[in-house]
Amino acid sequence: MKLIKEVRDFNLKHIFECGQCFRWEEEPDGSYTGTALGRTINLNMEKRQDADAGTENARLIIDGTDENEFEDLWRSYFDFDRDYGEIKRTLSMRDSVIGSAIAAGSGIRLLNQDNWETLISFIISQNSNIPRIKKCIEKLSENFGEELPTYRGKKRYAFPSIEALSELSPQALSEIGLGYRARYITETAKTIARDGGKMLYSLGELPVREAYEYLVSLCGVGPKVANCILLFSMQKYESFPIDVWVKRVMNRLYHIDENDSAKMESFAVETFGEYGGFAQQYLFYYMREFPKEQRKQED
DNA sequence: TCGCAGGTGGTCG
DNA sequence: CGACCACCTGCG
Repeated sequence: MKLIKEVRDFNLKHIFECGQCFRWEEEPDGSYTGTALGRTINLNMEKRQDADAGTENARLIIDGTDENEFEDLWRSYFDFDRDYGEIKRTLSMRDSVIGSAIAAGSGIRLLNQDNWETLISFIISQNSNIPRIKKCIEKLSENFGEELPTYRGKKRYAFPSIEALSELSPQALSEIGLGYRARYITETAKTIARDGGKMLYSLGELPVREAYEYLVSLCGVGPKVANCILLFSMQKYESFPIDVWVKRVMNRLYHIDENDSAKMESFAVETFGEYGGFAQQYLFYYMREFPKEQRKQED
């Protein structure tokens, strides 16, 4: 079953390759297929968008769902109802330098992902690289996740449940290639499983500072991973995850010392405020996507 | 070959 | 409390 939705500020490549998610893959036709929330769907744009069509209205084709499911799950997951034009205008007014980053990733949207999957995925992401992170998460799902209906000729697997991972030994996880993160995952899974995930799934209702303090108390979760979880699954949009790419781009655009994370954090709070997380996504994508020589000089 | 890749925990001073 | 540093593993 296919749905068609009018969208604006919505670009598949920008959304799925700005570093927030790991289970969406580009198909040969430029569409993206992914498994999230226990379902597999495919997204495609009705007409191929040219480079800066992100701000124009366009038609999105969603395959593998229906209206009810769209309302229940995907409307929120893809952040359909937020006005990204307003966000981009506000950020551009607050800062004169971010404009080129916004132009580069004009169709980015912040997905509302599952708390548990986001927690474990970003523990896995630490000190690793995107291809390896994706492989690890797929193997984890194939081995310990529920089997889902075949889609486009491929078996699909849900992300493993809290219970499933909490019962595993670190050795079982090491075999997947998680390395030293295996222990972090089993430890954290046990902690989260103690109340069946109630605490984790109610964190979003707490003030961001309290949710943050809880997250960094988990094994394998530090400031960067905690901010990713808050931003990508708990709608705490003031969160500003600082990773190596953000350090590079902040150094390049704002001339802040690359190892002065504290200064980057305060700069983000003062400059981007409640939209810090959106700014982070535009900046991250800009730095990732464009080789140095193609990037506009900003001095 | 060896350093690096979307950091964190542990250990010093 | 801030500055190191080891750490699994795959890849160029």
